[in-house]
Amino acid sequence: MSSSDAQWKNPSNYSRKDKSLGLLCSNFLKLCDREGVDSIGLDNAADQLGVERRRIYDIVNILESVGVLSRKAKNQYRWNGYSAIPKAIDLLKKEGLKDLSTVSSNRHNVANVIACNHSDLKEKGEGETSGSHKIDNRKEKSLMLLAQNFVKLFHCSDVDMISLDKAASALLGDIHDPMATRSNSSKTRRLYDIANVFLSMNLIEKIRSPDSGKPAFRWIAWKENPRTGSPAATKSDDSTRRTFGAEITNTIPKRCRADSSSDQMSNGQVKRLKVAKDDELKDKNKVTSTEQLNEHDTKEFVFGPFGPASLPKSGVSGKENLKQTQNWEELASKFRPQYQNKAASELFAHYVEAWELWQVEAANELHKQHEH
DNA sequence: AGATCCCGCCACTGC
DNA sequence: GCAGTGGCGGGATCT
Repeated sequence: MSSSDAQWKNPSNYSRKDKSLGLLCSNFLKLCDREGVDSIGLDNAADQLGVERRRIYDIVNILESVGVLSRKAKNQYRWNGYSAIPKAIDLLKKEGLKDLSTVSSNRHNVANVIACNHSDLKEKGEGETSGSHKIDNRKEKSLMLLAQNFVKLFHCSDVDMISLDKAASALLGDIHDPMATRSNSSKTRRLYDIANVFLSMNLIEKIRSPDSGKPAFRWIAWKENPRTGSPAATKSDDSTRRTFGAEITNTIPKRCRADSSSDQMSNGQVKRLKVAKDDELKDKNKVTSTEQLNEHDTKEFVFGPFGPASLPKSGVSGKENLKQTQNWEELASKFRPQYQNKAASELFAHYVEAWELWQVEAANELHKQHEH
């Protein structure tokens, strides 16, 4: 152990939260989402984030599943930005629905159909070589595919919320596999990884199931309303601004990390607040099409979750909107976190500023509508 | 106690 | 053979 590890010796100072995949993902995204960044080197990223390369593989695989990154070459990934997410989700949805339509789902539930139909693997015949079977088997179990199927679960079925162990059993590729039970717990572990990355991007939220009281997850971004076919949420979100707690961390020294729970908690509060806001939007603001979202470039996403991209264009009563705004303000003041960390305070100030700016714009828009 | 998930071993892939 | 990749599950930590 090197002398620099001495500070990590005390077990009471270790907090696994500081090393979570979600936090690492936020930091990774922060690294990527910068002016002029087009290509990401894994070595470089691992160095800058101070983590082992293995962790970066986890993250890029999951990010790739929603289109944010795409593999360019060995060790090299292209940064596509958050604007690529709606398109990727749309594609996954189409793929999932296609799978559903090609397979009789009498005996299978939706998830099993999704899990059993991987468009890129489907063609494999009975007479294949054992080698190709091995590769397919490996691909089938890949984190990326699991992440994509997890997304499909929300977008191709009526599933509103699902616990990870349920999702794991639902997404088991071969429902006749006698080893299914064993691999289920492993898949649940992987789903936790995926969920943490999606959480850090605010694609999903964690809730308590009203029935069982057990933890479950719900998709909250760009989810189309199955009845109207219109997107229910416009989470033009920038997860990089969610990393309160300051510096790019997830440093290699293990276990005995100094606790930073106060910042972590504040972070959670902000997230909850944001979700509350977006939930309101979700119900009332159903006008922005996926195509419109696709047109947003990364710059608009930088504006953060309270940006004008969510501004109602029509069909929402102005009064209604104003009332919403006031509710959000109430929530904001109620949950305003007390940061002890300077960087975090500044970051939160940025949010507040963006939010206030948006309010002014919203008010102006409202004014214009009234004049008409 | 059950939920969560970090960590790193080691098998596999491609050159 | 070697570097890159990533499945996997033990066991530590959190709730």
